[in-house]
Amino acid sequence: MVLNRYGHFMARSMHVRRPATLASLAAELGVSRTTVSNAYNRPDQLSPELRRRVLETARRLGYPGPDPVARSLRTRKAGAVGLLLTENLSYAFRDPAAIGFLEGLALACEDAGTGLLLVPANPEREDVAAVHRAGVDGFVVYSVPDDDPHLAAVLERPVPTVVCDQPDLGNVDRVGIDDQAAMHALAQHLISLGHRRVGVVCMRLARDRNDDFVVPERQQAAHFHVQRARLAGLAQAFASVGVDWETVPVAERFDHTMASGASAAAQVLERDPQITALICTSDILALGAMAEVQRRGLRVPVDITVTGFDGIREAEQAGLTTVRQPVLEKGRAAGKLLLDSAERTRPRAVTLSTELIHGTTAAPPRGTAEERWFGP
Amino acid sequence: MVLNRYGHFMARSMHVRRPATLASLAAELGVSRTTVSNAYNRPDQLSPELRRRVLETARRLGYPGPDPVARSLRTRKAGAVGLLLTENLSYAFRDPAAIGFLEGLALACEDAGTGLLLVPANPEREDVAAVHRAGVDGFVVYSVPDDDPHLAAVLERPVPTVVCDQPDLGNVDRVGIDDQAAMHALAQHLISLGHRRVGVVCMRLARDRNDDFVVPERQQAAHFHVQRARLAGLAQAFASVGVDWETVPVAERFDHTMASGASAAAQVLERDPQITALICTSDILALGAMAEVQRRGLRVPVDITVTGFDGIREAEQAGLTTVRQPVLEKGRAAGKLLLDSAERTRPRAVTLSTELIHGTTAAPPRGTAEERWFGP
DNA sequence: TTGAAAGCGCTAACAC
DNA sequence: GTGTTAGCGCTTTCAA
Repeated sequence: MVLNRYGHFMARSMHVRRPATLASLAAELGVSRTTVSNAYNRPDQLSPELRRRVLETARRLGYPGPDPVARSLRTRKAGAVGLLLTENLSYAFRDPAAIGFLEGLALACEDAGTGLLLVPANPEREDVAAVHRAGVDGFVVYSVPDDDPHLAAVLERPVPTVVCDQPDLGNVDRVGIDDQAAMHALAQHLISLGHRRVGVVCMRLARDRNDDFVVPERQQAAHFHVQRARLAGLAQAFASVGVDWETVPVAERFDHTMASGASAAAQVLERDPQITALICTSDILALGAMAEVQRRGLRVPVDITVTGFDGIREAEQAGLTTVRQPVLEKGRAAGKLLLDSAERTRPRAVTLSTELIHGTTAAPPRGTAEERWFGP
Repeated sequence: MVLNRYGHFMARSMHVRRPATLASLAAELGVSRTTVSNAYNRPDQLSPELRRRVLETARRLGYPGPDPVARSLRTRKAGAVGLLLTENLSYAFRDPAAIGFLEGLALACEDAGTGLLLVPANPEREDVAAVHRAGVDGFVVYSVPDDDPHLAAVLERPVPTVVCDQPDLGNVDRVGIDDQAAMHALAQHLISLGHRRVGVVCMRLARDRNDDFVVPERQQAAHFHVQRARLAGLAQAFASVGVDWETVPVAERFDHTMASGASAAAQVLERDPQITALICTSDILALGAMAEVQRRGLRVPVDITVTGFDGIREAEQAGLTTVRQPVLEKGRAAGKLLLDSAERTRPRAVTLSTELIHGTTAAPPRGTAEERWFGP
């Protein structure tokens, strides 16, 4: 053990602890700090011979090159963008849609040679320190509730920000899809198949846990823009064919898992066993709902129609009727937007298109007029 | 448009551009910088009343709180760990095993309130600048070849490092599994089933692309520790029952995809149609191999045995006989190791255990003695 | 081609 | 409870 210059113990056997700095190296070489700096950052600014000497002495002294943090302070560039997620950081690696988004964002960062910092913004705690601590040149905010304190903290930071799946927040760029229109189209499809009596399973609408039915006020006041918009699309479509939306059972689940989808489906089916379609606001929930429906001996789509939203691979494999949204493109667009936020003067918005996927889980309800005329 | 103090144009309509600093705020208030700093970092060090005044003035001046980079420089803490991957950053989000690792690592970071910086270390370029630029308190290195220049650059940085799936690198912590023993156990299983004539499909062994058979020297010189160890486990097991390993076809693929697994399987089967088992060094490759085998009209496991490695969910669903390794635990262990690398003085190594999964894709070869006695 | 000077914005001793 | 002093390690005009 030896003492470093701060008087702390340091272990010889571990990594050398930054013994040298650019200044000490300059002193050792008898040149100015500028010269050493140039040796690393502007090779053309000094003779090859001198540069060689600098680099060699650096190696000898164990100088690891300019300190990135000091450099960042000086240049006012961190070389990284921060990603703020609504969920626990680790959740992002469990949700296929989030993974796709991350992949796209990572692609954009990679192209720009920029790092991607996952900010540990635990939504349980109100502690936004992590946002304040993040040394980044900008933020991407992925699907957080509009009243999230972390989001507020990000918006206070003097760096460009791109929000994803958010309503217009004023001064920031955003990228997303038209959730309301997409869900409206899906609803129209079901309506044209003959469905009028339906049930809905949705993701969490706010930061508080409500694993239960949703009253209309809660639907409209939902803090998750995406969920609010999708429900609005449904409500609008069904209301336009005379369905009283207030009577439609909408079950909310806080956790975004197949198990949640299953339990919500059960809850809806118990409230109204007569429904002919179960509309879920995500594929994960829909896959869980399908499992539950089948567990009850109902056949999909003969006895009941089940639909999802997102278009994840698992849904495709299951033949789910759903809306596909370009999650990877969303991530990439967010990254691109952020990374060339150079000269713009006013916020931009990118809206990506979606596609209605006609799977095998939607069919006309049993006992439609058609069936009654022509037989089941 | 207005001019900021650097004389650059800035857009009024976009985010405010750091007009205030801690110092300017202090000046405005007529207090010292320490006091302002304390208002943010040590609330107990000043009167509530003064603190309130400070914070309020901050809001009024649009001061976003202490600059994270400057703080990092001063405190010598970045509040983030860097992750170095062998692949394109985005690849990490496509490989289930890598995703599991990331999830575990993210969990550990979250627990510690630390950020996770994905370093854009494109393996194509030799450019290690991204490693130099990363403002982090430590690195986790996930499965890179032992001659990767990025790895070398990381090891030169004066911060603690944890390597994953690497041989002993000297002064750094590491976490991994016993790939050789695990593969040896799988091989023993196949041997006990009666397999003697086998083919192998493996992932890339070095940084150069070799989508072809592997000569023994290349196997032993493989720069990817994991692949080298797995092949060694196989070679050892089969050699011990008299199989001449040099005659065993081993097909290597650079890209880690199902398509690669399929094409490698085809290559092996063409070289030696008599093999009774196709051993793959990853589940992804094995799933591709199964597809190819079935495409050729061979039944698994009746006509041919196929095995994988990793134990990803998709493999489980396919009933693959494989080795399950705790990828999430690996990530978490790496994070933990790094984050409490406080007082240790010599490198630690964590070896996690694996489990042989007896799926439905391995069976005795057709025409074993047993079958000849009792009928197929 | 090289060097001197001037900070980047902040925190931590220590003194008052 | 508050202020003074002294850097953290670097880059960047500008001048020699």
